[in-house]
Amino acid sequence: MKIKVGIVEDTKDIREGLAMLIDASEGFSCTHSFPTAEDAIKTLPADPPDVVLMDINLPGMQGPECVKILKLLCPHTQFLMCTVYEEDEHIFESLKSGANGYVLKKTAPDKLLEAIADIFQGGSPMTGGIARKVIASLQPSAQTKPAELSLREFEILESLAKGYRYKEIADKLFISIDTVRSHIRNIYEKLQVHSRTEALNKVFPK
Amino acid sequence: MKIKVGIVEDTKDIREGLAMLIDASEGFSCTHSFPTAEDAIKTLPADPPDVVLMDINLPGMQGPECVKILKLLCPHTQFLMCTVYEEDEHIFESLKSGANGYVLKKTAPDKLLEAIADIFQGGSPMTGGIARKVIASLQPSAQTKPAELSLREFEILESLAKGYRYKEIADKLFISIDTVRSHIRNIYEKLQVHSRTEALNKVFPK
DNA sequence: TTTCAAACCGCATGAAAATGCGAATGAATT
DNA sequence: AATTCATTCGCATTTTCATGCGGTTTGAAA
Repeated sequence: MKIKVGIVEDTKDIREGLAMLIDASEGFSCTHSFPTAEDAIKTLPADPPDVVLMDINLPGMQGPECVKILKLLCPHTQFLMCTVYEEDEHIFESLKSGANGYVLKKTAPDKLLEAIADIFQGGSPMTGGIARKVIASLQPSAQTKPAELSLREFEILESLAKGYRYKEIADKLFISIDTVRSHIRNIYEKLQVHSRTEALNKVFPK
Repeated sequence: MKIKVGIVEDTKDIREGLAMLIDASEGFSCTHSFPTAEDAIKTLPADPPDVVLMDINLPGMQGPECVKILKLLCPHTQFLMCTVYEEDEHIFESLKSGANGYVLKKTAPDKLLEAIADIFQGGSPMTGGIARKVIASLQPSAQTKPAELSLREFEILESLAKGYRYKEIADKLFISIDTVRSHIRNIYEKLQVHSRTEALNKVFPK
Protein backbone atom coordinates (compact mmCIF):
# COMPACT_ATOMS: atom_id res chain seq x y z
CA MET A 1 0.00 0.00 0.00
CA LYS A 2 1.69 3.10 -1.28
CA ILE A 3 1.60 6.52 0.29
CA LYS A 4 -0.40 8.77 -2.01
CA VAL A 5 1.25 12.12 -2.42
CA GLY A 6 -0.08 15.35 -3.89
CA ILE A 7 2.05 18.31 -4.94
CA VAL A 8 1.24 22.01 -5.06
CA GLU A 9 4.15 23.91 -6.52
CA ASP A 10 4.16 26.63 -9.14
CA THR A 11 7.59 26.06 -10.64
CA LYS A 12 7.12 23.48 -13.38
CA ASP A 13 10.56 21.95 -13.14
CA ILE A 14 10.42 21.44 -9.42
CA ARG A 15 6.89 20.12 -9.56
CA GLU A 16 7.68 17.54 -12.20
CA GLY A 17 10.96 16.68 -10.57
CA LEU A 18 9.22 15.93 -7.31
CA ALA A 19 6.54 13.91 -9.04
CA MET A 20 9.13 11.79 -10.80
CA LEU A 21 11.10 11.29 -7.63
CA ILE A 22 8.04 10.18 -5.73
CA ASP A 23 6.74 7.87 -8.41
CA ALA A 24 10.15 6.32 -8.84
CA SER A 25 10.42 5.55 -5.16
CA GLU A 26 9.31 2.36 -3.51
CA GLY A 27 6.18 2.84 -1.46
CA PHE A 28 5.26 6.24 -2.84
CA SER A 29 2.86 7.32 -5.52
CA CYS A 30 2.27 10.81 -6.80
CA THR A 31 -1.45 10.98 -7.42
CA HIS A 32 -1.84 14.72 -7.99
CA SER A 33 0.21 17.74 -8.88
CA PHE A 34 -0.94 21.34 -9.25
CA PRO A 35 0.70 24.63 -10.06
CA THR A 36 -1.69 26.70 -7.94
CA ALA A 37 -3.62 26.54 -4.68
CA GLU A 38 -6.90 27.07 -6.49
CA ASP A 39 -6.36 24.05 -8.72
CA ALA A 40 -5.62 21.88 -5.73
CA ILE A 41 -8.76 22.97 -3.90
CA LYS A 42 -10.87 22.23 -6.96
CA THR A 43 -9.60 18.71 -7.47
CA LEU A 44 -8.11 17.25 -4.32
CA PRO A 45 -11.23 16.71 -2.17
CA ALA A 46 -12.59 14.20 -4.68
CA ASP A 47 -9.69 11.85 -4.02
CA PRO A 48 -7.64 13.05 -1.05
CA PRO A 49 -4.02 11.90 -1.00
CA ASP A 50 -2.28 10.88 2.19
CA VAL A 51 0.26 13.66 2.11
CA VAL A 52 0.41 16.97 0.28
CA LEU A 53 3.68 18.71 -0.45
CA MET A 54 2.73 22.37 -0.35
CA ASP A 55 4.88 25.23 -1.54
CA ILE A 56 4.61 28.39 0.55
CA ASN A 57 5.02 31.04 -2.09
CA LEU A 58 2.39 30.52 -4.72
CA PRO A 59 0.86 32.85 -7.26
CA GLY A 60 -2.59 33.89 -6.13
CA MET A 61 -3.54 32.14 -2.92
CA GLN A 62 -0.58 31.41 -0.68
CA GLY A 63 0.30 27.98 0.71
CA PRO A 64 -0.81 28.46 4.32
CA GLU A 65 -4.19 29.80 3.24
CA CYS A 66 -4.62 26.82 0.95
CA VAL A 67 -3.79 24.39 3.74
CA LYS A 68 -6.37 25.99 5.98
CA ILE A 69 -9.07 25.31 3.41
CA LEU A 70 -7.91 21.86 2.37
CA LYS A 71 -7.70 20.76 5.99
CA LEU A 72 -11.46 21.19 6.19
CA LEU A 73 -12.09 19.30 2.97
CA CYS A 74 -9.50 16.57 3.48
CA PRO A 75 -9.30 16.04 7.24
CA HIS A 76 -7.15 12.95 6.99
CA THR A 77 -4.54 14.43 4.73
CA GLN A 78 -1.20 15.55 6.15
CA PHE A 79 0.40 18.72 4.86
CA LEU A 80 4.12 19.12 4.49
CA MET A 81 5.17 22.69 3.78
CA CYS A 82 8.02 23.16 1.40
CA THR A 83 9.94 26.36 0.97
CA VAL A 84 13.30 27.89 0.22
CA TYR A 85 13.99 29.73 3.44
CA GLU A 86 13.23 29.40 7.11
CA GLU A 87 11.06 32.47 7.37
CA ASP A 88 9.61 32.81 10.84
CA GLU A 89 6.32 34.38 9.84
CA HIS A 90 5.54 31.67 7.35
CA ILE A 91 6.57 28.88 9.63
CA PHE A 92 4.14 29.86 12.33
CA GLU A 93 1.49 30.86 9.85
CA SER A 94 1.71 27.44 8.27
CA LEU A 95 1.74 25.50 11.47
CA LYS A 96 -1.23 27.45 12.74
CA SER A 97 -2.98 26.73 9.48
CA GLY A 98 -2.74 23.04 10.13
CA ALA A 99 0.47 21.96 8.45
CA ASN A 100 2.35 19.23 10.27
CA GLY A 101 5.79 19.47 8.79
CA TYR A 102 8.16 21.90 7.25
CA VAL A 103 11.04 21.07 4.94
CA LEU A 104 13.38 23.15 2.86
CA LYS A 105 13.54 22.78 -0.89
CA LYS A 106 17.22 22.09 -0.73
CA THR A 107 16.47 18.95 1.23
CA ALA A 108 18.08 15.87 -0.29
CA PRO A 109 15.68 13.47 -2.09
CA ASP A 110 16.08 10.64 0.39
CA LYS A 111 15.52 13.00 3.31
CA LEU A 112 12.42 14.33 1.61
CA LEU A 113 10.98 10.84 1.23
CA GLU A 114 11.80 10.18 4.86
CA ALA A 115 9.89 13.32 5.80
CA ILE A 116 6.86 12.23 3.78
CA ALA A 117 6.89 8.82 5.41
CA ASP A 118 7.38 10.44 8.79
CA ILE A 119 4.45 12.79 8.45
CA PHE A 120 2.26 9.99 7.14
CA GLN A 121 2.97 7.97 10.26
CA GLY A 122 2.03 10.84 12.50
CA GLY A 123 5.39 12.55 12.85
CA SER A 124 6.22 16.19 12.33
CA PRO A 125 9.35 16.43 10.25
CA MET A 126 11.18 19.70 10.30
CA THR A 127 14.74 20.90 10.25
CA GLY A 128 16.62 21.44 13.44
CA GLY A 129 16.56 25.15 12.91
CA ILE A 130 12.81 25.22 12.55
CA ALA A 131 12.23 22.91 15.47
CA ARG A 132 14.25 25.23 17.61
CA LYS A 133 12.19 28.22 16.55
CA VAL A 134 8.98 26.41 17.28
CA ILE A 135 10.15 25.38 20.70
CA ALA A 136 11.46 28.85 21.37
CA SER A 137 8.06 30.29 20.58
CA LEU A 138 6.64 28.22 23.40
CA GLN A 139 9.06 29.61 25.97
CA PRO A 140 7.16 32.26 27.90
CA SER A 141 10.24 34.16 28.92
CA ALA A 142 12.49 33.60 25.97
CA GLN A 143 13.58 37.20 26.22
CA THR A 144 17.04 38.64 26.48
CA LYS A 145 19.27 36.48 28.58
CA PRO A 146 22.76 37.96 28.62
CA ALA A 147 23.50 35.57 31.45
CA GLU A 148 24.29 33.05 28.76
CA LEU A 149 27.18 35.16 27.59
CA SER A 150 30.36 35.73 29.52
CA LEU A 151 31.45 39.22 30.45
CA ARG A 152 34.01 39.29 27.69
CA GLU A 153 31.55 38.04 25.14
CA PHE A 154 29.02 40.65 26.13
CA GLU A 155 31.66 43.32 25.80
CA ILE A 156 32.44 42.19 22.29
CA LEU A 157 28.79 41.97 21.39
CA GLU A 158 28.38 45.60 22.37
CA SER A 159 31.18 46.57 20.06
CA LEU A 160 29.52 44.59 17.32
CA ALA A 161 26.35 46.55 18.00
CA LYS A 162 28.19 49.77 17.45
CA GLY A 163 29.29 48.61 14.05
CA TYR A 164 32.98 48.17 14.78
CA ARG A 165 35.01 45.92 12.54
CA TYR A 166 36.85 42.98 14.05
CA LYS A 167 40.17 44.77 13.79
CA GLU A 168 38.81 47.78 15.65
CA ILE A 169 37.43 45.61 18.42
CA ALA A 170 40.75 43.84 18.71
CA ASP A 171 42.62 47.12 19.08
CA LYS A 172 40.15 48.49 21.56
CA LEU A 173 40.34 45.44 23.80
CA PHE A 174 44.05 44.82 23.29
CA ILE A 175 43.60 41.32 21.94
CA SER A 176 44.27 39.78 18.56
CA ILE A 177 41.77 39.70 15.75
CA ASP A 178 41.77 35.93 15.92
CA THR A 179 40.63 36.09 19.49
CA VAL A 180 37.85 38.40 18.47
CA ARG A 181 36.86 35.86 15.85
CA SER A 182 36.90 33.14 18.47
CA HIS A 183 34.62 35.03 20.80
CA ILE A 184 32.23 35.90 18.04
CA ARG A 185 32.18 32.31 16.91
CA ASN A 186 31.24 31.29 20.43
CA ILE A 187 28.66 34.04 20.74
CA TYR A 188 26.98 32.92 17.54
CA GLU A 189 27.03 29.37 18.75
CA LYS A 190 25.43 30.26 22.07
CA LEU A 191 22.80 32.45 20.46
CA GLN A 192 22.22 30.02 17.63
CA VAL A 193 22.68 32.64 14.91
CA HIS A 194 24.88 33.04 11.88
CA SER A 195 25.45 36.74 11.45
CA ARG A 196 26.07 39.94 13.29
CA THR A 197 22.61 41.31 12.65
CA GLU A 198 20.89 38.16 13.84
CA ALA A 199 22.89 38.20 17.04
CA LEU A 200 22.03 41.82 17.72
CA ASN A 201 18.35 41.28 17.05
CA LYS A 202 18.38 38.42 19.50
CA VAL A 203 20.12 40.19 22.35
CA PHE A 204 18.93 43.73 21.74
CA PRO A 205 15.40 43.39 20.42
CA LYS A 206 13.48 46.53 19.56
CA MET B 1 19.74 50.92 59.15
CA LYS B 2 22.45 52.58 57.14
CA ILE B 3 22.50 53.03 53.42
CA LYS B 4 25.27 50.86 52.01
CA VAL B 5 27.30 52.73 49.44
CA GLY B 6 29.85 51.47 46.94
CA ILE B 7 32.32 53.66 45.07
CA VAL B 8 33.94 53.19 41.69
CA GLU B 9 36.45 55.92 41.08
CA ASP B 10 39.97 55.72 39.72
CA THR B 11 41.50 58.75 41.41
CA LYS B 12 42.74 57.60 44.77
CA ASP B 13 42.31 60.90 46.62
CA ILE B 14 38.74 61.37 45.50
CA ARG B 15 37.85 57.77 46.18
CA GLU B 16 39.19 57.86 49.70
CA GLY B 17 37.75 61.27 50.33
CA LEU B 18 34.30 60.08 49.34
CA ALA B 19 34.63 56.96 51.46
CA MET B 20 35.58 59.01 54.49
CA LEU B 21 32.76 61.44 53.96
CA ILE B 22 30.22 58.67 53.67
CA ASP B 23 31.44 56.70 56.65
CA ALA B 24 31.54 59.82 58.75
CA SER B 25 27.96 60.68 57.96
CA GLU B 26 24.97 59.57 59.95
CA GLY B 27 22.99 56.89 58.16
CA PHE B 28 25.60 56.05 55.53
CA SER B 29 28.18 53.32 55.31
CA CYS B 30 30.78 52.84 52.61
CA THR B 31 30.97 49.09 52.09
CA HIS B 32 33.04 48.95 48.93
CA SER B 33 35.39 51.08 46.92
CA PHE B 34 37.14 50.19 43.68
CA PRO B 35 39.50 51.97 41.30
CA THR B 36 38.18 50.18 38.18
CA ALA B 37 34.96 48.87 36.69
CA GLU B 38 36.41 45.40 36.40
CA ASP B 39 37.12 45.23 40.11
CA ALA B 40 33.61 46.32 40.92
CA ILE B 41 32.08 43.69 38.66
CA LYS B 42 34.22 41.02 40.24
CA THR B 43 33.33 41.83 43.81
CA LEU B 44 30.07 43.71 44.07
CA PRO B 45 27.57 40.97 43.11
CA ALA B 46 28.57 38.95 46.17
CA ASP B 47 27.31 41.68 48.50
CA PRO B 48 25.41 44.34 46.55
CA PRO B 49 25.30 47.78 48.18
CA ASP B 50 22.21 49.97 48.07
CA VAL B 51 23.81 52.70 46.01
CA VAL B 52 26.89 52.83 43.83
CA LEU B 53 28.69 56.07 43.11
CA MET B 54 30.09 55.49 39.65
CA ASP B 55 32.66 57.64 37.93
CA ILE B 56 32.16 58.03 34.20
CA ASN B 57 35.72 58.16 32.98
CA LEU B 58 37.50 55.07 34.11
CA PRO B 59 40.59 53.31 32.83
CA GLY B 60 39.61 50.22 30.87
CA MET B 61 35.87 49.73 30.93
CA GLN B 62 33.91 52.96 31.16
CA GLY B 63 31.32 53.76 33.78
CA PRO B 64 28.19 53.38 31.66
CA GLU B 65 29.34 49.99 30.39
CA CYS B 66 29.95 48.93 33.93
CA VAL B 67 26.50 50.03 35.03
CA LYS B 68 24.90 48.09 32.22
CA ILE B 69 26.56 44.93 33.42
CA LEU B 70 26.14 45.51 37.14
CA LYS B 71 22.45 46.25 36.65
CA LEU B 72 22.03 42.67 35.53
CA LEU B 73 24.00 41.28 38.44
CA CYS B 74 22.68 43.64 41.12
CA PRO B 75 19.13 44.45 40.08
CA HIS B 76 18.26 46.20 43.33
CA THR B 77 21.22 48.52 43.42
CA GLN B 78 20.86 52.15 42.39
CA PHE B 79 23.56 53.81 40.35
CA LEU B 80 24.53 57.42 40.75
CA MET B 81 26.84 58.65 38.03
CA CYS B 82 29.51 61.04 39.07
CA THR B 83 31.55 63.18 36.72
CA VAL B 84 33.33 66.43 36.17
CA TYR B 85 31.46 67.79 33.20
CA GLU B 86 27.91 67.67 31.93
CA GLU B 87 28.77 65.80 28.78
CA ASP B 88 25.68 65.05 26.74
CA GLU B 89 26.81 61.74 25.30
CA HIS B 90 27.77 60.35 28.66
CA ILE B 91 24.63 61.56 30.31
CA PHE B 92 22.34 59.75 27.93
CA GLU B 93 24.61 56.78 27.64
CA SER B 94 24.54 56.43 31.39
CA LEU B 95 20.83 56.89 31.79
CA LYS B 96 20.16 54.39 29.02
CA SER B 97 22.54 52.00 30.71
CA GLY B 98 20.39 52.01 33.78
CA ALA B 99 21.82 54.76 35.97
CA ASN B 100 19.22 56.67 37.97
CA GLY B 101 21.04 59.81 38.91
CA TYR B 102 23.77 62.13 37.80
CA VAL B 103 25.82 64.45 39.95
CA LEU B 104 28.89 66.56 39.35
CA LYS B 105 32.07 65.99 41.29
CA LYS B 106 32.10 69.56 42.43
CA THR B 107 28.83 68.94 44.28
CA ALA B 108 29.03 69.98 47.91
CA PRO B 109 29.28 67.12 50.44
CA ASP B 110 25.89 67.69 52.00
CA LYS B 111 24.25 67.85 48.58
CA LEU B 112 25.99 64.64 47.59
CA LEU B 113 24.63 62.85 50.64
CA GLU B 114 21.22 64.22 49.81
CA ALA B 115 21.51 62.79 46.33
CA ILE B 116 22.50 59.38 47.67
CA ALA B 117 19.55 59.37 50.04
CA ASP B 118 17.31 60.57 47.27
CA ILE B 119 18.29 57.85 44.82
CA PHE B 120 17.99 55.24 47.56
CA GLN B 121 14.43 56.30 48.17
CA GLY B 122 13.54 56.03 44.51
CA GLY B 123 14.40 59.51 43.36
CA SER B 124 16.54 60.55 40.43
CA PRO B 125 18.85 63.31 41.53
CA MET B 126 20.44 65.40 38.84
CA THR B 127 21.40 68.97 38.28
CA GLY B 128 18.99 71.40 36.72
CA GLY B 129 21.04 71.55 33.57
CA ILE B 130 20.99 67.82 33.12
CA ALA B 131 17.31 67.55 33.91
CA ARG B 132 16.58 70.05 31.17
CA LYS B 133 18.57 68.07 28.65
CA VAL B 134 16.82 64.89 29.59
CA ILE B 135 13.42 66.47 29.20
CA ALA B 136 14.42 68.01 25.91
CA SER B 137 15.39 64.61 24.61
CA LEU B 138 11.84 63.41 25.18
CA GLN B 139 10.35 66.07 22.96
CA PRO B 140 9.52 64.42 19.66
CA SER B 141 10.32 67.66 17.86
CA ALA B 142 14.04 67.21 17.98
CA GLN B 143 13.80 63.54 17.17
CA THR B 144 12.58 61.61 14.16
CA LYS B 145 14.57 62.68 11.22
CA PRO B 146 12.82 62.05 7.93
CA ALA B 147 14.27 59.21 5.96
CA GLU B 148 15.14 60.63 2.61
CA LEU B 149 15.05 57.09 1.36
CA SER B 150 12.69 55.95 -1.36
CA LEU B 151 9.99 53.42 -0.61
CA ARG B 152 11.93 50.62 -2.19
CA GLU B 153 15.09 51.53 -0.37
CA PHE B 154 13.30 51.57 2.94
CA GLU B 155 11.80 48.20 2.16
CA ILE B 156 15.25 46.78 1.59
CA LEU B 157 16.58 48.43 4.71
CA GLU B 158 13.91 46.66 6.73
CA SER B 159 15.03 43.36 5.35
CA LEU B 160 18.58 44.24 6.24
CA ALA B 161 17.39 44.92 9.77
CA LYS B 162 15.94 41.43 9.97
CA GLY B 163 19.31 40.00 9.09
CA TYR B 164 18.45 38.66 5.66
CA ARG B 165 21.24 38.02 3.22
CA TYR B 166 21.23 39.81 -0.10
CA LYS B 167 20.15 36.66 -1.89
CA GLU B 168 17.22 36.24 0.45
CA ILE B 169 16.12 39.81 -0.05
CA ALA B 170 16.36 39.39 -3.79
CA ASP B 171 14.14 36.30 -3.72
CA LYS B 172 11.67 37.88 -1.36
CA LEU B 173 11.27 40.97 -3.53
CA PHE B 174 11.55 39.13 -6.84
CA ILE B 175 14.53 41.14 -8.04
CA SER B 176 18.11 40.18 -8.78
CA ILE B 177 20.85 40.22 -6.21
CA ASP B 178 22.64 42.89 -8.20
CA THR B 179 19.66 45.16 -7.86
CA VAL B 180 19.71 44.59 -4.14
CA ARG B 181 23.35 45.59 -4.15
CA SER B 182 22.51 48.69 -6.13
CA HIS B 183 19.85 49.78 -3.69
CA ILE B 184 22.04 49.14 -0.70
CA ARG B 185 24.86 51.04 -2.33
CA ASN B 186 22.53 54.01 -2.70
CA ILE B 187 21.21 53.65 0.83
CA TYR B 188 24.72 53.71 2.24
CA GLU B 189 25.50 56.74 0.12
CA LYS B 190 22.46 58.62 1.36
CA LEU B 191 23.07 57.73 4.97
CA GLN B 192 26.79 58.31 4.73
CA VAL B 193 27.67 54.92 6.18
CA HIS B 194 29.73 51.96 5.09
CA SER B 195 28.15 48.91 6.61
CA ARG B 196 24.87 47.28 7.41
CA THR B 197 25.18 47.80 11.15
CA GLU B 198 26.02 51.47 10.77
CA ALA B 199 23.02 52.02 8.55
CA LEU B 200 20.71 50.30 11.00
CA ASN B 201 22.04 52.27 13.94
CA LYS B 202 21.45 55.44 12.03
CA VAL B 203 17.90 54.73 10.96
CA PHE B 204 16.75 52.57 13.85
CA PRO B 205 18.51 53.94 16.90
CA LYS B 206 17.93 52.00 20.07
C1' DT C 1 11.13 67.62 -24.58
C1' DT C 2 14.62 67.33 -21.71
C1' DT C 3 15.86 66.11 -17.26
C1' DC C 4 15.91 63.46 -13.31
C1' DA C 5 15.08 60.08 -9.87
C1' DA C 6 13.73 55.50 -8.96
C1' DA C 7 13.91 50.91 -10.00
C1' DC C 8 16.01 47.60 -12.47
C1' DC C 9 20.30 44.55 -14.13
C1' DG C 10 25.32 42.86 -14.69
C1' DC C 11 30.32 42.17 -13.85
C1' DA C 12 34.45 42.53 -11.29
C1' DT C 13 37.44 43.07 -7.31
C1' DG C 14 39.17 43.52 -2.70
C1' DA C 15 37.71 43.60 2.03
C1' DA C 16 35.30 41.73 5.71
C1' DA C 17 32.88 38.21 7.90
C1' DA C 18 31.63 33.40 8.93
C1' DT C 19 33.24 28.92 9.75
C1' DG C 20 36.16 24.86 10.56
C1' DC C 21 39.80 22.83 13.04
C1' DG C 22 42.91 23.25 16.06
C1' DA C 23 45.52 24.41 20.75
C1' DA C 24 47.36 26.48 25.26
C1' DT C 25 46.52 28.68 29.63
C1' DG C 26 44.44 29.42 34.14
C1' DA C 27 40.66 29.50 37.34
C1' DA C 28 36.93 27.17 39.32
C1' DT C 29 34.45 22.83 40.28
C1' DT C 30 33.73 18.09 40.96
C1' DA D 1 43.03 14.37 39.54
C1' DA D 2 39.87 15.18 36.25
C1' DT D 3 36.72 18.27 34.16
C1' DT D 4 34.64 22.32 32.70
C1' DC D 5 34.88 26.82 30.85
C1' DA D 6 36.53 31.50 29.72
C1' DT D 7 40.08 33.53 27.43
C1' DT D 8 43.63 33.76 24.41
C1' DC D 9 45.83 32.83 19.65
C1' DG D 10 46.66 30.90 14.66
C1' DC D 11 45.60 29.46 9.99
C1' DA D 12 42.91 28.22 6.06
C1' DT D 13 38.69 28.21 3.43
C1' DT D 14 34.38 29.71 1.90
C1' DT D 15 30.82 32.97 1.75
C1' DT D 16 29.03 37.43 1.96
C1' DC D 17 29.56 42.27 1.67
C1' DA D 18 31.02 46.81 -0.01
C1' DT D 19 32.06 49.31 -3.84
C1' DG D 20 33.20 50.91 -8.50
C1' DC D 21 31.91 50.84 -13.06
C1' DG D 22 28.83 50.22 -16.66
C1' DG D 23 24.04 50.08 -18.35
C1' DT D 24 18.15 50.23 -19.52
C1' DT D 25 13.40 51.61 -18.64
C1' DT D 26 9.72 54.37 -16.86
C1' DG D 27 7.18 57.99 -15.20
C1' DA D 28 6.92 62.41 -13.16
C1' DA D 29 8.67 67.11 -12.94
C1' DA D 30 10.70 71.15 -15.02
